[in-house]
Amino acid sequence: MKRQIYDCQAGCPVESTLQIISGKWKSVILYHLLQDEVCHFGSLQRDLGHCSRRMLALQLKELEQDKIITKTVFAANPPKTEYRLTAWGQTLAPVIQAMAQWGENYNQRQKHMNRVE
Amino acid sequence: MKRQIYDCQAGCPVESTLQIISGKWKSVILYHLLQDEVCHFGSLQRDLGHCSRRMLALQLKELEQDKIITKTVFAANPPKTEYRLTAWGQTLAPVIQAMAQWGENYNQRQKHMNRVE
DNA sequence: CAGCATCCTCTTTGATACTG
DNA sequence: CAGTATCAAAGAGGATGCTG
Repeated sequence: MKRQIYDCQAGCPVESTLQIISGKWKSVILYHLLQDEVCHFGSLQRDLGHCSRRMLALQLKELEQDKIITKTVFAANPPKTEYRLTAWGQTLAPVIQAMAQWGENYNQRQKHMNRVE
Repeated sequence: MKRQIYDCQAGCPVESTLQIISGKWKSVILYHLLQDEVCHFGSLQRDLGHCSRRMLALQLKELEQDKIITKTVFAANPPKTEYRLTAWGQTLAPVIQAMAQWGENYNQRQKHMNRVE
């Protein structure tokens, strides 16, 4: 796997953060994990809509490798998997929440602009 | 150009934000613009280090199209270009600052872990 | 259900050369 | 200096089939 995208040696803190959360779906996954605490593979896939099974699995694996989330497998039939944030992963809450808040503003603004045009 | 990456119709606020700032270098560019207020093409390129001229130009253009930054050209010789945040772009400050803060924590943590190992 | 492996396609990105 | 144009290489991501 690749994974080293940014030159974090340079010390730019934003690049360091991006190194962890810049995957296409990672922030969205974290957003749902902050809201629900526990998520299953299937529920995440429903929530994300446009994210394929393959992509979702990849993003989850990277988050797990980076110790942002944990995965617990229940080997039943059908099997079930639980994902949740680690304590360390929870420190990302301010970042994700800031993103969510800005996005809400943005959505409002867009709605308003459509009315005006 | 492509540009529509996420299904923002679904209403997920995090996806809306990503739609604007998820370009590989956008957050980093915004970070420097928040610190310096005015940046030139060359200074940004120095700050970003690993970002090619081509990439930098692309990212700046997209940010400009999304009305996050403005570009002012001084047709001197040598020419000079100034980039700065729009008022709307400045509303991204909390997001970028949260990212910067988390990244600083992360860098500290990494330094500490290296000592321990 | 929750994934991994494979194949295949479309993008993204870096290198390079050129311009006002 | 601040870009743009072009080309080739690398990577991202979808579709599908297989597994426990």
